[in-house]
Amino acid sequence: MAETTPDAENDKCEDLLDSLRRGRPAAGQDPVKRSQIIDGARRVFIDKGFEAASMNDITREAGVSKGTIYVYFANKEELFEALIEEERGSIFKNMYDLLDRSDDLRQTLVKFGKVLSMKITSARVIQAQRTVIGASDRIPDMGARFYERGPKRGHDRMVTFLNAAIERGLLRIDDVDLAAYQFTDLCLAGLFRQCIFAYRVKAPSQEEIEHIVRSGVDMFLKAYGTASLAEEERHQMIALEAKS
Amino acid sequence: MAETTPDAENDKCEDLLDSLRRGRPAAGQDPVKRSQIIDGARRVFIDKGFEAASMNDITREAGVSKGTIYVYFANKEELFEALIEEERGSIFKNMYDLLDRSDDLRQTLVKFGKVLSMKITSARVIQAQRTVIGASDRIPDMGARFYERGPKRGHDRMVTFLNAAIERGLLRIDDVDLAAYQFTDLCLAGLFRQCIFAYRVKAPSQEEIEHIVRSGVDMFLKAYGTASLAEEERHQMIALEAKS
Amino acid sequence: MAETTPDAENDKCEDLLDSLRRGRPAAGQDPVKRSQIIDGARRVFIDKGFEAASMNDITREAGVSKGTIYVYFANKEELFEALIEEERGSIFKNMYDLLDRSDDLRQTLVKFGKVLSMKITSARVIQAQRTVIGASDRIPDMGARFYERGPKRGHDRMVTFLNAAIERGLLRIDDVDLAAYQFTDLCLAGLFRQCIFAYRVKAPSQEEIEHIVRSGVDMFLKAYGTASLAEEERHQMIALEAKS
Amino acid sequence: MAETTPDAENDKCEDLLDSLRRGRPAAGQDPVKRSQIIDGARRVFIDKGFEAASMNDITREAGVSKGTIYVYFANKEELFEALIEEERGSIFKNMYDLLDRSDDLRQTLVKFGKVLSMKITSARVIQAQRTVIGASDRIPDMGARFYERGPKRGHDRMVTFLNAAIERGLLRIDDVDLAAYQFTDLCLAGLFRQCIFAYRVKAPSQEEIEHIVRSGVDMFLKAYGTASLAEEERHQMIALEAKS
DNA sequence: TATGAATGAGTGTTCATTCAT
DNA sequence: GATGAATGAACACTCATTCAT
Repeated sequence: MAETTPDAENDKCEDLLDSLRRGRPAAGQDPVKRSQIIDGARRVFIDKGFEAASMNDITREAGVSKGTIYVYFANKEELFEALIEEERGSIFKNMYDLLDRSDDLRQTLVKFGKVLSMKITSARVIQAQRTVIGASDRIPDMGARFYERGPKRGHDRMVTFLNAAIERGLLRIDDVDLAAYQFTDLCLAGLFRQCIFAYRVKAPSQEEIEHIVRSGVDMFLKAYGTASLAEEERHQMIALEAKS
Repeated sequence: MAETTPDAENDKCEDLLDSLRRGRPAAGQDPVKRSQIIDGARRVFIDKGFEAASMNDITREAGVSKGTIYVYFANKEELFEALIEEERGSIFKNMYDLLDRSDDLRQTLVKFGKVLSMKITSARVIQAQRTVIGASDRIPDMGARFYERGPKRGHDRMVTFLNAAIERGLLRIDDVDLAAYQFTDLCLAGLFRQCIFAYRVKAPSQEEIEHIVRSGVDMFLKAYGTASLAEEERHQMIALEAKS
Repeated sequence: MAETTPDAENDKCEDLLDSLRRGRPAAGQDPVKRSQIIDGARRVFIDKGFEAASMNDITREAGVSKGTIYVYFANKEELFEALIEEERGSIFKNMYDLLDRSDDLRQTLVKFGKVLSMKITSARVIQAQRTVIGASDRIPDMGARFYERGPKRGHDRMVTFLNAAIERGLLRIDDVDLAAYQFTDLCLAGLFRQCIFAYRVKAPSQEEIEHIVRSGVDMFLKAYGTASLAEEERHQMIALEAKS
Repeated sequence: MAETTPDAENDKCEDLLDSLRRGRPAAGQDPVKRSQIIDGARRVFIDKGFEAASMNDITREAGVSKGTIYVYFANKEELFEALIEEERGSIFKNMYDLLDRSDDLRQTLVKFGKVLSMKITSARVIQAQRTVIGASDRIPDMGARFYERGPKRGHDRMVTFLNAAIERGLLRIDDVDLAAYQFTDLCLAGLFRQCIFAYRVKAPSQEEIEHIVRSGVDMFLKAYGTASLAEEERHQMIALEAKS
């Protein structure tokens, strides 16, 4: 199988699996058309929210006929969920790679925290989250599925990362799971609820995020950092001063 | 009778006189009927979300006629906001009084954090927040208004509390505003998003909340507590040990 | 019976007759309240038309309760018709007295034509006529009744007047009935349809009406005037010239 | 193919191609369905008036679904206006051609006056006018638009015709505009208001119209005819007598 | 008798979904 | 397989009328 883009491959596979899983007729197999539909749907759903988006809008935006959409997706909800699935993939993909490099701990946490905070509070992602949350009541498990495949995965990566740091003797943490949540929520301190409730109408600035994340990392390391982390950081500081 | 604004007083008096005169409350003034409507609306809105809830559903659930609802509330939105207002009132009323007592700092933070966390993650409040978030796309400002009258006020109370503790020399904080957000989000670490996305289907247990809050308070005080706080806590500990 | 104002007397009589005719219960007998209702109804119906006027509007405008209106009038339509009845009376009352004076013929026709044309094209009367016409389909005979008691009566007076002029040898007319219609319609030439279709949004000016009426009277007398009329007019002219 | 506006041409072409390609007319383009809707609408609007007619009634009467009506017409008003437009087209089309032949003046006026009077007082046209008048209050300009495209155009044609007759030396008229109105209203003398108020429940007979029109034309020509018209008519009379 | 709160059928319009072409 | 015209249930909201007080 020739590797093109991982995304496209993924899609094709999922499509096939899907059609097997659901026993759908041979129709609705063209991944190009599927993408076309999802792209149109994205523009409309993000722009208007789930309820206000009309299938006609999507039809127009996607440039395919009403009937065709219903060949690929059983109904509006299924289309929406498919879109969310894709969306998440395209946004958070690769974000966690930052955690794989075994750089300086504080640096890594700050870098990662900034990216995380920026992505989660970006207008687009907030919109999508709002829509998912709003639709959660109507479509059981949609929210749960979203959380599982999104925030949950990120959390797991963070747990792994923290465990590695513990191994390296840099951190000492009783409840690593909790610590991972604390880290994430410190990076978003105040922001998430402000954004999700539309109290903030635009995404926080780079500077604001940097300020919050640095403060959060300070707090986090003051709480969980070991003596050897402090030692290491002291050395780095000295080295840095020597350079300048 | 404490004079507030003359208008409000006047209105109240006229209403009362009216209802006495006629033995029937004025249109849109009967608190029993109002409650009846809001109760029906609560069940429907919470169950289906703002958009999917129909006024007919509410009519049926509340056991009043369509027309009557429109006597009490100008439209669907106003009914929804009234419901939310009531909800918030009935849930968060008095919660912040915990911050007024100048008790032992750590104790206070833990107590308050536990109540806060418990309330915000209670099934009912989560449901209401989901509905507000979902409605935010279509009704700009509804979410913002919700945030302002709810989370924002709580945040302000927390800022005041922290400033008092700083005054007392127990805390040293650069950015009090940020610290308040950090405190709240540490108390909810991991919980809020899990609940709001329905990944958790039931509210966290007392024990879990206690664990999270204690951990958060530890972290918070490790970061912002002064030497005199430590001193004070050491004395308490000794006193406590002596007792036992 | 003490003569107060002819209008009030009329009303009282009609009310009594009404209640006898319809066998209504003793309720709804107070002519003051009846007038109050009709006055409110007038403002609302004239302002909004039959369908758009709401009984609530009328309630508010009349300053009586909903129930009271329904004591005096069986329903919206009956109220409307009662209003129209009154309206016509108050507007056209006395207008035809102009025809009773045996003045100079041309003068009389011009004077009468001007008043007629002005009244019929006045905003108020046009509104009322529009409403009657619009309601005619829904309320059988309303239009006919309106025509009979309004335009028809005026027409009859005009026929009488023309016959008198014929008697005096001033006119020679084959079909007096037709001539009366011709006179009226010449006085309104072009105006009635323009007004009733709201092509003209405001009533024609005094000057315009004068121009139209004079032209119509000229035509009318050229067609139906006798030699002796011409003679008479010649004398008048001479007399007039002599004076100046 | 005569190029009018490129856009209009384009649209027309695309529509045609579309319907050929698919063997089905484009949305809102099927003239059969359009007629079906308008026919249903005609029955309902004429029967109940604009306000009282409900889209549900029309749906039922037309035998199409609610949605389909809204594909063909944006809203109730637009449907109503389309109906009126059609109505006018089908009734008054070609009527004014009578004025294009330069026949004997009196004959032409009589012929035209008869047709005009007959059409305007026909049950169908009266009904339509009643509906428009009734709707005028709520929908400003609807009546005006009706007047402009109907009576106003007819009036303009009459003005042109009279000017031609003046040119030919047959008439002498100071105010041609007024004269045109006078002619029309003489042809309808008494009829229009009787019909529009439903005092007359059926259209006037041929004979009655003939009588009224002849009388009106007599009057009109007595007022505006020149000596040369009289001369011409005398010659015709002699010629006619000679023949018999 | 007079009141006005309550009623609920009715309004014009939208839109997810179907199915003949 | 793809299309998009047609569908009709559903929507938020109004208002003539009733009837308990």
